[in-house]
Amino acid sequence: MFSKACEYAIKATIYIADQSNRGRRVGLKDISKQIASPEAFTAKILQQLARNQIVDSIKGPNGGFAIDSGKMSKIKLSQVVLAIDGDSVYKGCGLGLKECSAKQPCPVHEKFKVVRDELRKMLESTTIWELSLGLKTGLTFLHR
Amino acid sequence: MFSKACEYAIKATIYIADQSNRGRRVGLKDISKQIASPEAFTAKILQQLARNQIVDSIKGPNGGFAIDSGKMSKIKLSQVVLAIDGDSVYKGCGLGLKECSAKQPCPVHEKFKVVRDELRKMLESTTIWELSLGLKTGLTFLHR
DNA sequence: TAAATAAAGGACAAATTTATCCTTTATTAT
DNA sequence: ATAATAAAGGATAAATTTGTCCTTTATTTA
Repeated sequence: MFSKACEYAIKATIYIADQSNRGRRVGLKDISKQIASPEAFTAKILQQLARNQIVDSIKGPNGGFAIDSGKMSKIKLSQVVLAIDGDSVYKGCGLGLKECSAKQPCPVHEKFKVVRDELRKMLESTTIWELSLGLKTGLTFLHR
Repeated sequence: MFSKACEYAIKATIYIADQSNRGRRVGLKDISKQIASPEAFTAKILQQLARNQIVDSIKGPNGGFAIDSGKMSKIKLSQVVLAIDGDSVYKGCGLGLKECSAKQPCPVHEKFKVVRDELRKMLESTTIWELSLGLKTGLTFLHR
């Protein structure tokens, strides 16, 4: 469904959000350990997230990554996916056709539309903030 | 969502089904032309589909690929996806966790479950036969 | 039986994704 | 100012996916 890079991006964003909620800024090492991802690769992904203003990055001693508390309830899961994988997974044709529409549909168009719209609705309505709540309460997990 | 190989596999299967319905056996060249896919790569994919008994392959003059008319209404789209990409896209965790369950859920578990179950239901209930109908009536298309 | 046809399969190549390493830049604290 | 810290970024490598080429095998027809 999503690329590995995108999976890491989602996990990292949620983890940073949770830590920001607890008033903690988190470093790359901590993040990649918590989400069980390769450090240098995760760094690249965090750079993309920072460029897309999904996370804030702070250089130097006591630096790290953070997400503004007010902002995290506005950031949608779709924005993270868009930044890393693009929007084709939740907007494109299921068979990869460039020109696929109700007028000129692929064979799975109607059936797939239902699923894709459900996915899109979920991604565009779910916030990073709500996904971080489970980590706070210990009800959700980022690895295994 | 699906790999390119899987997209080609789905298109090829539907095309072969349609042609089988018209009483025609189709060759690799014809298939890859119709679904706009690289010929040799498509050959590999067709081999996988044949090994998984999704299509029949016949060697020699007047050979090609076919799907038994009785069988194509029993073959589900999920079987094609399973043969090429495996079942993780419609059964696995959205964040790629190996151990993700209601008991130990990832942060997107509940939200993603709705989408994944919808996808699974669609793939497991949709037959190759019904997907081939649109080609016959000219209402659906395999390229562009 | 021989020639022609078409898929199967092996070996290889290109492209993309995933991953690593090392240097540079920005920031903080001493 | 200097040293220490941590992210940014460039170069490169490994792994996987996608794609190509050529030989082998099975089958049909002449």
